[in-house]
Amino acid sequence: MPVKAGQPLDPAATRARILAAAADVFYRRGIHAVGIAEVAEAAGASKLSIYKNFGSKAGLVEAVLRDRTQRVRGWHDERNVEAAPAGRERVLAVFDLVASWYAEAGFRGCAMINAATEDRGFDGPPSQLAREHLGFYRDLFQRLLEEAGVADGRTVARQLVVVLEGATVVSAVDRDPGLGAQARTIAGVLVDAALPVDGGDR
Amino acid sequence: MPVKAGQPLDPAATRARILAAAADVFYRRGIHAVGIAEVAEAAGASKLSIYKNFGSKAGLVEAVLRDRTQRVRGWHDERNVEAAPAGRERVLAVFDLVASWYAEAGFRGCAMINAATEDRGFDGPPSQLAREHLGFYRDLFQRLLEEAGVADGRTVARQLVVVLEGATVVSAVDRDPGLGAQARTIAGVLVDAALPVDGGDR
DNA sequence: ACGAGATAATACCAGTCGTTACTATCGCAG
DNA sequence: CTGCGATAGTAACGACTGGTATTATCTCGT
Repeated sequence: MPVKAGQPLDPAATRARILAAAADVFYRRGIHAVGIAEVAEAAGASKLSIYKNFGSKAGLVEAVLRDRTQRVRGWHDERNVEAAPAGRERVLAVFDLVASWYAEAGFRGCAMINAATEDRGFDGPPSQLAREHLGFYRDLFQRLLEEAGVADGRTVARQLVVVLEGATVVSAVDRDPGLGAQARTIAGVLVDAALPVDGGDR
Repeated sequence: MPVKAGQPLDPAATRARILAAAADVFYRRGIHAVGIAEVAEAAGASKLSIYKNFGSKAGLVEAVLRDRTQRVRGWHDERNVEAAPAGRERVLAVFDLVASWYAEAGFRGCAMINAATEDRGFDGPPSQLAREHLGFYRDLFQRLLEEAGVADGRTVARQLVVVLEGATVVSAVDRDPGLGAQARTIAGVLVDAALPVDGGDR
């Protein structure tokens, strides 16, 4: 059957369906482990549609990662602002957000980091997108930290990126959602250590 | 040519040669991306020898990871003791050690974590070995922390594992050896926060 | 000196990979 | 209603995969 009977003919929807299915199956089972045929089946599409829309498997992977990093950025940008008033708590709210992510069924770590790990080529799109993804977190933390009154926001932001990525990878390997709360605790200690002294320790 | 002329006939050496070559090529280019033929060529061995010694590619991978985690453990166990007198500095000496690791040419992150990431099956040997690897670090940190006088060594040890793995993955993605020193700074803050108050803050 | 075991090289197998080609059918704009 | 573009399904391609078989040659214990 050439096209699905009764289905509206909508190229944009087909592309979106492929993108969503590929993101899911790549994330769950790994990029190398999944063939184009499996993506096509999961998307309810044909291989022709995949190659018409994305050119190659590498193109599909890049599109998936680009879409994913944008979604994550938007998620943080909109959810964080409403989480808490600017200041220390809004910095830590980032870790509340990722804690809820760790607790999701099917959590498998950061898709960009995973892809970069599979793709050992250091100049390929997956690695570059992973670097940019870390850069987003660094900039986000720096902005929130400076709003919170931390003097050297850039340095502490880099520290929080390390904590965030560490918690993500350990949570993925250990299958322990408690890493989210743990990362929040660590971040609190680091932020307090960088805050001008007024509240005392502990 | 059946066997290399002039070469001594030493099955154990052949096995070790395969193991070393496989470790190198798997670490550099990824497990999925490397075929048995490439391992054989890198080892100067035949596929027959690989299958005779390790049974299958999965068996070879498991042997490589098992050897690697043991080497890392031994490296830490012997190098850390001589690094500093027991106490806070010996805890932080772990991060000096990994900092020198990050600076090595060809550093590509933690082989166990990488393998677990490639092998999305959560009950396979790579994932289990990665979990055990994290467990080694947790136990090592806990022991050093308790020697340093930290009351709840287990909790802080978990925090340091997060910092260590975060620095490792960020260093691998960003290709920035400076993450080692950064991780040491973070660890210092966390240890000081958990130490009984006597030295004051900062 | 001889036999047994280890080994490298080669060929081979069935399966899968990414990718392209082809065909038949559908929705939709004119 | 006609024709074009989008699509699903199928088949095929060459390259490569993990794994096995065969063979010839080497080392080494006896």
